[in-house]
Amino acid sequence: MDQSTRSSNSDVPMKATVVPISAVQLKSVCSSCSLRELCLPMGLSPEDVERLDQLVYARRKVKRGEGLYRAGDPFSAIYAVRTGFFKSDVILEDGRDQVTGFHMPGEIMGMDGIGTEAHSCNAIALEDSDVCVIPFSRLEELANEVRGLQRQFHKVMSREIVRDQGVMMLLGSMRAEERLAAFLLNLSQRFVARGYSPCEFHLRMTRDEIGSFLGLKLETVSRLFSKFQEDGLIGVQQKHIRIRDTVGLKNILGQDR
Amino acid sequence: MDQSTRSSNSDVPMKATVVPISAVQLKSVCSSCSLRELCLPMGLSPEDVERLDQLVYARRKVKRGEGLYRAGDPFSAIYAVRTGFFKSDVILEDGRDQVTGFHMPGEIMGMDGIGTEAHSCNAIALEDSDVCVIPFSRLEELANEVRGLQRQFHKVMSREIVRDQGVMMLLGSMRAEERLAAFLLNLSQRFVARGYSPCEFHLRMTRDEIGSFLGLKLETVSRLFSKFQEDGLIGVQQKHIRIRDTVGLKNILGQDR
DNA sequence: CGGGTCGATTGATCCATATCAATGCGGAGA
DNA sequence: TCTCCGCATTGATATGGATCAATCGACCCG
Repeated sequence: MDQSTRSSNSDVPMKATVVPISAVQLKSVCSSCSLRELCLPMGLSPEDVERLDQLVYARRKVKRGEGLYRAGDPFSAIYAVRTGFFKSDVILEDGRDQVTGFHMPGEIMGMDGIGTEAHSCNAIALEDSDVCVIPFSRLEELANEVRGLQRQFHKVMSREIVRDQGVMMLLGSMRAEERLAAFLLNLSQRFVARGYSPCEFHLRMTRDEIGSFLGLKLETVSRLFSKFQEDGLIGVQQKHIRIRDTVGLKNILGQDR
Repeated sequence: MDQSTRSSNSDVPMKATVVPISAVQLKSVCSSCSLRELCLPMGLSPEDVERLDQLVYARRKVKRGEGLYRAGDPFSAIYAVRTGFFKSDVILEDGRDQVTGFHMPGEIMGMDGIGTEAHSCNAIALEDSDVCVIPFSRLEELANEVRGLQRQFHKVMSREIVRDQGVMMLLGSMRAEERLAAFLLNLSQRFVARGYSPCEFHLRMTRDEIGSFLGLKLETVSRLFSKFQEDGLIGVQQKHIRIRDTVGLKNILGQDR
């Protein structure tokens, strides 16, 4: 719903029926993308960003509930979210699943597939979404020519590793309240970086998905939302969240109870 | 104690007193390293491995309990464990800490530092250890020339991301028993790959460190070791572990209780 | 506009793991 | 060889979050 404000004017409205695919794939250049300061081009010189343009030649639309890729799919590209919202999850044989992350515009997905040439998790769109397809072998080639790109790509992967460490910290040593507070603060931060309000946003995922990510049951997540609301820290109405007391939320972190 | 069996004959015994540092740093080449099939050179052609030799020019000894790097240290190199054993951990202001991984010979450490040019976690030796120092800017340079190296380095980073997903799964959706069983099986596998016995090994870390990694308290870890022993799955004597029933351990995984 | 469905909320109870506490054991150093 | 100290074990009890269950509410579709 609010994604429309981010898209470039050449974008086709979501509701449009059939559009020639070429029309969608034609104009997709990093140099004019509003997300370039958050995404792969971050920190590159304008000239280098233009060289990236030749790489990111395709876009792909993914409808809500559909997968961008699934565990086991052969790996060929990484993806930059342009509009929309994704989750990644890993599913065990016995059906249990673990959400390993949520992804918003400007973030890179799919790097899990490089090591084994097959994806190790599922990437599911939580709303109708749009990604830039970055063919990996071409990325590696271009990284050889464009020094800044090589460095930048390494940084992106490294930050993913650091992010994962943070999630381990969350899951391994925080109490339920702390996990949810940290989660909300993290979302808020990422929304701000994208020009949205830091204190008011729409959750794209269900309580169950939040719970899976945080290692909690959905009932616990729901109760904590209610508790935070009673304590005046946030306002909750279904998926709409308003952060009323950022400091209060931060204080939950690290206090023994 | 059992590490001696792996080292090349040019290695100085651990107990030797003072050895000229140059002697230690001189011979450190991937092409003759017994770990080359597990480490960064994995899958590279012999010629490419020789080019790696010029990169990995220094070794560094780290005594038990000392840090290879600490959170906040400026980033300049990644490291390949040659001998010994490390843990990585992240420490919060309030003192809580989370062990994010254990590292054995052939594994690469330090990639967390690339993104911000500073390390985000501590790497502590759990026994007297020895690492190859891989200056990162040189690695990036060489990766431009040696195509296989670039690819291989990306794979190493990607595998780290996938490993982290596995830990999230562990912490987020497994019960205590499952976590410990998965941990033991994982260690076993990694020891086998290094030519050690799959069913008998020495834990280098304390119960507290295992607990921190698995999101459990040390008492819980201890009780579970005892329980597994009673059930005939393993033999435990302090840090010495013998796996008696691999299938039984695997069966713990994924069963609802 | 009304019925159905999926997700969210809330309450009552249970249980896995934490916490608190005491004892034991093995290796290092005198 | 003795002693000390850090780590491990084991027991008793407490509790945070899970589980089970019921109701509610919003949105979608006909």
